[in-house]
Amino acid sequence: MTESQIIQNIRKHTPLTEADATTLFSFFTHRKLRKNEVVMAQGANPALFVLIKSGCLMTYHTDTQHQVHIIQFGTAMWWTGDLSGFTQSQPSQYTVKAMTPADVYVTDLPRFEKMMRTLPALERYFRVIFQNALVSHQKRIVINFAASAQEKYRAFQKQFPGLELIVPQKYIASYLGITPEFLSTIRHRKAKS
Amino acid sequence: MTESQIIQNIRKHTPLTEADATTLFSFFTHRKLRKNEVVMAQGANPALFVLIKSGCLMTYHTDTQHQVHIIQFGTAMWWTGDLSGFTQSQPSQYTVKAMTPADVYVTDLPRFEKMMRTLPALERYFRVIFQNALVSHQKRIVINFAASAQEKYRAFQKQFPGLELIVPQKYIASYLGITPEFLSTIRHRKAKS
DNA sequence: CGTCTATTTGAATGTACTCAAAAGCGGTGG
DNA sequence: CCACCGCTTTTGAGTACATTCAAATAGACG
Repeated sequence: MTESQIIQNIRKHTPLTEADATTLFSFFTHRKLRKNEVVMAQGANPALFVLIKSGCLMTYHTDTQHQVHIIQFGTAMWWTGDLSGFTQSQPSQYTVKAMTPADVYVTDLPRFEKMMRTLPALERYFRVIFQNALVSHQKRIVINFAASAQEKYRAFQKQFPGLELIVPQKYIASYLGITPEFLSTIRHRKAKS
Repeated sequence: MTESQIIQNIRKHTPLTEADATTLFSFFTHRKLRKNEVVMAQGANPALFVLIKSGCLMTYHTDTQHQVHIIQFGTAMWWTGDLSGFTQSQPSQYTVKAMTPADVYVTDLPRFEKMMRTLPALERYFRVIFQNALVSHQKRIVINFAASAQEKYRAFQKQFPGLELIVPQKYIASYLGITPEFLSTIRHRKAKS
């Protein structure tokens, strides 16, 4: 994804002049990531906000018992990070790591706020982005209640086609909230039916 | 909560003139609800967006097997409804019902969009509202993975103190994603320890 | 080729569910 | 004020889905 494609995406939701478009990237740091490289580690202060230009990243939390919980997978044009820590200028609760080689844009709260004051048209863009994210999170909550592990796995395959080939299964298991062992038996069952 | 208190709340996030403040309410319909009265039924077309002025409401989805899943409880100054249906002008997937006598403000997408064009300062307000909602939904997803039913129940009590006294336990069970029977046994265990 | 990590497989266990029935509670009418 | 009705909550027995632990196998990468 190129910078101009990113701008096109933003323009779907809010108007942006050519000047705005170039200004926008000045509020971000561009980083190239190797596979398994970490953009932001848990505990990093302050928490960052990340726009994925290309590649596949995952965001996860490690709890006090060293268990990993995958919050989300993200690909091009997704925003990720620890929104809670970011907005409150607190350390990140989550780690963001590249699953494949990736390009990202990174910012912190002072720069983000300056961007919002400079380009108020972005308020609308982020309003819509967060609104859509909220909808998908609500759906994820409902499906986690209603569905069996088997159904959750199928829903995952449908939502992220091809991601299985990139991401180790133990992480998919974590995203679905089940153990890797049980995901393995489910997949075996699936092959039979 | 009075209209002027609502405006004060919105002003915490974005500036609003006196004129704006009076205009704002013209985009909503005010409704008084009795206990158990439904603001918006599942299937209602189009889906509505609801601001709670006072009282306690719940939003839930009924699946094809007549199972009820509580999406959220809300009190004064909370926004609720079916955001997905609302933004896509589709029928509501959720029902919104008053648990106590309540006052609400209701709007539909055409009026909401007109409001956003008339009062663009609200883009920022909703950006922040959705951002905060997103954070709490993320936390709910993580806790549902990590925690046992017992821990989820404790977290619920902490997040909504006193709500247990208002809401029948079977709905709390549904919100937590467990059966009412199991919630009952958990509460019994809790009394012992 | 060897090492390290991921996946598979299986047995034993546990958490939470289903079904059923009894007890509690709140409202309503006699 | 009491008695009844419907709904909610409790209790218990049996069951199922998913977990834990352990060990074997397969894959990835230097």
